This record gives sequence, structure tokens and C-alpha cells, in this order.
Amino acid sequence: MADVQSQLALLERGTDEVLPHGELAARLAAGRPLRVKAGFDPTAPDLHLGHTVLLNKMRQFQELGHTVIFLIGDFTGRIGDPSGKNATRPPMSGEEIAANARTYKEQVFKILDADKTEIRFNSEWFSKMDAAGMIKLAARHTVARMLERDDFSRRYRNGQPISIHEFLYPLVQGYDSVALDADVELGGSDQKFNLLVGRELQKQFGRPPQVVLTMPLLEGLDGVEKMSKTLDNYIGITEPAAEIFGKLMSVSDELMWRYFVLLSARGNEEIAAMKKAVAGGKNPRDIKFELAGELAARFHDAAAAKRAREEFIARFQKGQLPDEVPEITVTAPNGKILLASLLKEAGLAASTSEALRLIVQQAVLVDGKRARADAPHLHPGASHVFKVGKRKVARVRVE
RNA sequence: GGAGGGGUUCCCGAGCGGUCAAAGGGGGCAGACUGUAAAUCUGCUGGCGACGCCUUCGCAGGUUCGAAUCCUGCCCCCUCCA
Repeated sequence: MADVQSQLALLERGTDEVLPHGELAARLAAGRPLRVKAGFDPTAPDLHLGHTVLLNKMRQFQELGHTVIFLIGDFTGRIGDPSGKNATRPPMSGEEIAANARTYKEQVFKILDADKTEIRFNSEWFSKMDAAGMIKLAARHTVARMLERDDFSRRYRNGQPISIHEFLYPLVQGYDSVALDADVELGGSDQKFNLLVGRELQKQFGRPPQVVLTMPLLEGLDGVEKMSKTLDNYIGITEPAAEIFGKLMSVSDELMWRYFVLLSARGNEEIAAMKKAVAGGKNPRDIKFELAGELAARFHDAAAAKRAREEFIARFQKGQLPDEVPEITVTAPNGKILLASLLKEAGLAASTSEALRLIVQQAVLVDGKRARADAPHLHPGASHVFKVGKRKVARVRVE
């Protein structure tokens, strides 16, 4: 096992907070593999880059020889997590949770080392706990302490609803740490309160309290809101390489640096050097290529990343059509079809009305030429390449 | 249990008998400018072979020539008192 100092240097990189600050070093100094816990709400069917910030950190622990526990909150999923939300999230059904848990398993090992990961479900201990046990657990914390949580106090002040069961969530999560005997718990910075409850409960159960390590939340593609599925500002790790590459290229220059720090495996020195190069006049776009390439390769492979880059340059810098233009056949009902109807039938527009709008807005190209609002009907046998906006392209044949 | 307030298009939020497919903002989409950047500017933002028709304002009925707007019942949410 590496010496404490070099472990610390790696583990504290990019963290939001380590609480209490000196304690991580003390734990590491014991020289034994630490039990590192991170809990996941089984809500997301697909992981996105936001989740990987935490997974990257877990991976680092693994590489240093520690034991990582990937805890799936199947029991807590039935309660609904209020964190970061101003409204109550509805509870999930058993089937939903099971399906999502399977998806997690399929995806996390793109980052984590399967041999060094312990996957656990908190229903393991909570399904055995009865009502009396739950009330006893609830007796270990006070309403005043609960209201210290920013999210709760804000909602309480603003007259927004807080269900009683939401108070149980931090306790349940905290008890997970007791059950797992965690040395360290990782979480997003929004999880700080819950993670600290874990420390409290461990103390009360006579165990050494865990070190809490929080990671910053990754901003989504808009650069403002946190990356999430509901806001549709995410990059999913199962997306095609070209999508991962392209989405990263659309990110703003400032956000790019944030992504480097939280997502890239590159060292701090290398990132600093790139910043310096940009300050000296290098086009940030070229640096962004590096980021996009690295992440496309991580979730696919180097060859796929290279292809994604080449296609990106051909398509968006040189304005060529993509390598593979999907071919679609639509039927003209009465021997002829309106351009707008065709776009809708081909899936290039959500509705005829929208297609009409896009045509008027000069967004539609037919074989490279702008379509006019008074475009004539198309007849069977016609076959053209239709481009709608920057990204949607298809060859459509009329029959 | 009692007293008030409220549910509007993707979100927030105006409207309170016809001029309402419904102000304004946000978000989104498109165009211009570009580096598929960001910022900015402009336009669009229910559906339909479409100068008209259909569906939408919590749900179900009703009044009216005409309802998001009025009435009745129901469902849901919030606040205060107990």
C-alpha cells in the first residue's frame, strides 16, 4: 500500500470537503484496507457523467487497495429522496427499482474494478427491521437537528410540504453506514447532511465514525444546472462515442475546465499547462478535442474516439454529411406528399406544424438547398437528403 | 374538527363571460454571428393535407347564443386554529 502522503494527494484531489479534515490521514495511517461506502439511489436507468465524478473517486480508492462498497438504496428508493429537490419525489415500485439496479451493475464496471467492488442492497438489513426498530432509530435524532438541513429548513420556511417519511431518509442512510461498518463515505456535496448523520449514528452504536468525503456536483451541458436526466443536460455513459464527443464539444470554454478537473484522468500539472496554452492564444476548441477524445475513449475505445473526432471535423468543420445517413422510406398517401408531412413521417420533425415552422425558419435543406415554404409536393420515386437544423439528417425515399 | 387560500399550456405565472390557442418570464427549437463554443441579436414555441377546423385552463356535470372565466358535486395541495 502506498504511503499516506501520496494516497492523500490523490484522494483529496477535486474533493469538495473532507470531514473531519485530518481524520482521513489517520485512517490511512492504520495501513489496512479501508471500507469505503457510496450509496446510490436506484432512480436513474442510465448513468451519466455526473455520476462518474463519484465513481472516479471510488476507483481511486480501489487502486490504492481499499474496499469499495457500492450500496444500492433499494429500500430507500421506496421512500423517495428529498435531496436537492424542492418538492417531494414520489416513491418507486419494486419492479422499477429492480430494473434500475440491474442497469447500474451493467454500467458501473466501466469505471469500477469488479473484483474489488462489494455490491450491497440496503433492503438486506432494513427488510428485517420492524416498526419498533424503525421508531427506535427515529428516536436517535431530533426534529431540530433535521431542520438544520438546508433543504428542509428552506422548504419549511417557504411553507412547502415536508412529509414525515422524508425525515427518515437521512436516518436510514446513516444506519447503512452502521450496518456496513464504513470507514469512509463518499457522496455529492448535496449529501453532506446525510453523510454526517451517518457519523452520528455510528457513534451512538459504538462504532468509530466514518470520514465524510464529498465531491462537487457536476454542472450539466448548460453550465448552470446540475447534470441530470430530468433536465436533459447530461451525457450518458452508454451513448455512442460520436454523441459523447459532440456533446462535450458543445460545452462552454469555462465549463470545459471544470470537466477536466472532475472527469479527466490527466494530472493537475497537465491541465495547468493547457490553461496556460489557451491564455497564450491557443484555440480552446483544440483543447476541448482532447477532453472529448479522452472521455469517448473511456466509455468506448481509442479507435471509436478517433472515428468520432474525424467525423466531427468532417461534419461540423467541413460541413459534410455524416458517414452513415439513415435511410427512411415514407408512403405518399394519394400519390403525393407535402414536404412538411414527409418530415414528420420521417421523424425529422415532431409534428406537421413544427415541420412547417422549421421550413419557414430556413432550417430545412433538401439536397443541400434551402426548402421554401411553398415547396411543391413530392411524388413516389423521389429520393433526397433532408437536413433539419444542424444535427438531423436522413435520406428519405417516397413510395 | 373549524376558518381561509389555491389547482392555467414543458416550468413559473397573468387572465376572472365574448377581441383567449390564452399576457409576461424561463426553458426549448431555429436562423444570423462562430470554434456544432459561450455571449449577443432575431423569430418560433397545441394539433391537423391547414386563410379553416379540432383539442387544451384539476375531474364530472350545469347555466348561457358563447365559459379558463359563473353555478353544483368530486379529487388534490397550502396556511392558520385545535
